[in-house]
Amino acid sequence: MIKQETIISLLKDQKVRLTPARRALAHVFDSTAKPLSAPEILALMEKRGVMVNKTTVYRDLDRLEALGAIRPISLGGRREYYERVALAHHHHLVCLECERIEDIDLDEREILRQERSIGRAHRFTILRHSLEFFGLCQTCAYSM
Amino acid sequence: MIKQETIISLLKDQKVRLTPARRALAHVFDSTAKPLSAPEILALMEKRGVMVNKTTVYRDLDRLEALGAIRPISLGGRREYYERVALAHHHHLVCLECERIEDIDLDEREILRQERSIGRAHRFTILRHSLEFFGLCQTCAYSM
DNA sequence: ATGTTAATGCAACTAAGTTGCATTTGTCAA
DNA sequence: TTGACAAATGCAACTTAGTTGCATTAACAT
Repeated sequence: MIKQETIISLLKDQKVRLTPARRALAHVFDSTAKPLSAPEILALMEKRGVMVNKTTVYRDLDRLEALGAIRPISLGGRREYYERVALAHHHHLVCLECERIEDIDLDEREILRQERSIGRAHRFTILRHSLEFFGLCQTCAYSM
Repeated sequence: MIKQETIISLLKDQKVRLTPARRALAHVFDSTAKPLSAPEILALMEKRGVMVNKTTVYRDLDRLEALGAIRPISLGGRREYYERVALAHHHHLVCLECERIEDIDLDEREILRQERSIGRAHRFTILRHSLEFFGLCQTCAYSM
């Protein structure tokens, strides 16, 4: 999987039909580094006056995921979040109060070492992991 | 929070009204170490002939969580899972194919060290983290 | 310019969880 | 042991997140 500069350019290269809905979706991901959920994306599009049906958003998210342009991440709660694959794999810090999400970069060597040994011990082919931290951001911590 | 032998005994100690629904819920957690979701608990209770309304299950899960008897864990998907707090904090290995969940025990020192430094750097009060591994169990890996 | 096939919109559906409110029931004090 | 009363429950209706089937529309290779 070649890392493209933008999702739009990846769609072109992969000969995926470039519809208005997909342009809008690609633009949303190309213009933010934040993890986004389908309801958030729908709201964003509506705010910008782009009317796209939610079914289309869900289907195009699946498509972008299949193309390797975005990846799903679980941040607790019932929504699935997605972020651009082009961003290096990293982890998240989630405020339990206001849902603010911050990206964090950490040294994964230790985790990857453990991942390998767990895979061996449990006879699992481990494909990915998720490491997320939950707590209170400064603002919310003060206002409690 | 004192770790009780069973959730039932914790409810007694905390002077929480011991209703049939709570006994049943406590029993479910006291008799398994597996993470359980509300729909799974409902199904289990029904199979055992204990009729409890789903509203009650959700409310009692919140209660048990507030009492520190169980903790929520996110395993991807749209269901929230819970497991007994009395079990030492640990992590999970989830098969993406058959949803089999295995507990794993790993050396957390490195993660906790990073947790502290992230908290400082981002000015977050980190309360907990979740580290889950996803992949294919031996059975599913072979049958693909 | 057009035919083919993929993409879209819509409505209806499912699953998981929540809320308001009337009724029932544990528990404590008398 | 028995009430009183707050707490817990059940029920129905609702919300949120996501899915499915199907008829219509539109991208794009030719």
